[in-house]
This record gives sequence, C-alpha cells and structure tokens, in this order.
Amino acid sequence: MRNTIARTQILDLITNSKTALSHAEIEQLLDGLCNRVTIYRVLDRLIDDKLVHKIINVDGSLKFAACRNCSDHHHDSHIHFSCLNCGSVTCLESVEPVFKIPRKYKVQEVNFTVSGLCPDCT
Amino acid sequence: MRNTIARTQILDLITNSKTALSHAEIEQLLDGLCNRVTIYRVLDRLIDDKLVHKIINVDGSLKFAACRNCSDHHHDSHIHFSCLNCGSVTCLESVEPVFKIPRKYKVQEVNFTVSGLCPDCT
DNA sequence: CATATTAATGCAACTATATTGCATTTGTAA
DNA sequence: TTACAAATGCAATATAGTTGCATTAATATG
Repeated sequence: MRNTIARTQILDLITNSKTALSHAEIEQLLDGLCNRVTIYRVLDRLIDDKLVHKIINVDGSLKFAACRNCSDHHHDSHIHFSCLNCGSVTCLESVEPVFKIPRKYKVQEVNFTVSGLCPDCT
Repeated sequence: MRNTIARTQILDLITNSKTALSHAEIEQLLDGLCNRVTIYRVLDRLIDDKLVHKIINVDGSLKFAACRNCSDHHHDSHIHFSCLNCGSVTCLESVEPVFKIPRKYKVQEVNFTVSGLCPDCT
C-alpha cells in the first residue's frame, strides 16, 4: 500500500469532514487532482485498510466517512443520520440501537440510517 | 389510478413473495408482460399509493416489499434482514429497534437493515 | 544516489441501472 | 359508445460504477 498524493488528499478530506462525503463531492473537492476512476480505487483501498467506511444513504447513494476504532474489523453499528433537506450524512457514533431478531438469523453487520432534518436545517 | 394488467401482476408478485423483490427479479418473473420502463413506473405508483415500500439493500440495490398498515404514511420502521449468501431481503415486521438520538435531530424515517445469513443459508 | 520492481494512475471503452420525451394504446367515466 | 386522460412502449439519454491496458511513480534495495 503506497502513500500517494491521491490517497493522502482523499483520506484528509474524509477525515476532516464533519459529514460523510460522496464520490461526487470528493471529486469536486479534489478539483482535478486525479481521475475519477482513481477516486473509486482509492476509496476501495481505504475501506480495505479499515480507514474509511461506506454508508448507504436512504436514497441509495453512497457516502464515505472516516473510521474510528476499526482496527480489527469494521464495526459501524452506530446510527447514521441523513438530512432530507441538505443531504448531509452524519455518523452518530455514540448512538447504538438495541434490537432483538429471531435466533435463526445469523447477524454479521448492521446498517442503521435515520432520516429527517439535521440541526442546521431545522 | 387505473387497474392495469401490469399493475395487478406486479402487485400480486410483490404481495405473494416471501422476500422483497428487485426490479430485475420482477422483470424476470413477468417474462415480457410489459416493458421494463413500465415496471419502474408501476413501482413508483404502488409506492405513492402506500401499497409497496422500497428497501435499500446493504449493497445499495433496491428491493420492493408489500406494505402492511401503511394506510396513512409509510412506517417501515421494522428491521430488514439481508442475506449475504442468497441475497434475499426479508421484512422482520415484528422487530422494531430501540434507540435515542440527540433532540436537535428531527427524525422522520428509519431505515434499518441487518445483514448476515438467513435461516435457509445457515 | 541509482535503479529495479510493482503498486497506482489515466484513459477509453464498457456495463448496469434508472429516467425522459413523445407517440400510441387502453381503462374508465359519462 | 365515445371521449379523455392515464398508462404504456420505444428510443434516446443520464448516471454510476467497472475493466483492460499502457504509462507513471513510490519505495525498497544495492
């Protein structure tokens, strides 16, 4: 795994962003630094390296956010908040939902998104 | 809203299916009954009419399932189980997660998907 | 410091999925 | 039975992501 300019910049953007970023947003922020295909590939690598996690938004679009405490495996069992007005997606790291599902289902991952209005849009 | 053949068939398929169906699965099951564009439009109408709800799968793909108790507004606050092996998506209607998020967020909808292995695939 | 190795990139082409405009068909109310 | 508008089919277009391959560049080694 090499520390390229694209990788550094993309990781920086995601890490310093208050909200999760989409591929398109990253592309715009990078302003031609690299090809859009490279962004896809860098994102894949960052996810493999457990530095970033992928969030499926309520509208099906993808967002990327920095991982915290994901050294071993991804555990993004926290809630994601998706604002229906501004489109921002925020990790609510401290909130973990409680639920019980039938024992016959073997749970591996959890994807929990709540949508509505974020503090900035109320 | 007219009761066309396409509408009837598509609603039947979704209602009688144990698991949520994708557009592609519906298209295959209909076996040329109507154009794929029509399927998109019928699904949109069924969602508007609160007869079907749309589920965003963990891989970002869309699935459609029959609505229960959605006369006024969609309340699919139940859990969806997504099988990583066979790809099936099942509504676990009886399971509703408990969670608390900061008051400054205004919650409107909830989208909760758990992935792993379904009873058939364990 | 030079250089060899190979990961990473750029580009173009391609695939998959969804949407739109418009002419035609068809369900339904009068 | 007929008229009207909803629904459909088709072709074109849009959007998002992937792949193959030649080229570039990061890094380990001598």
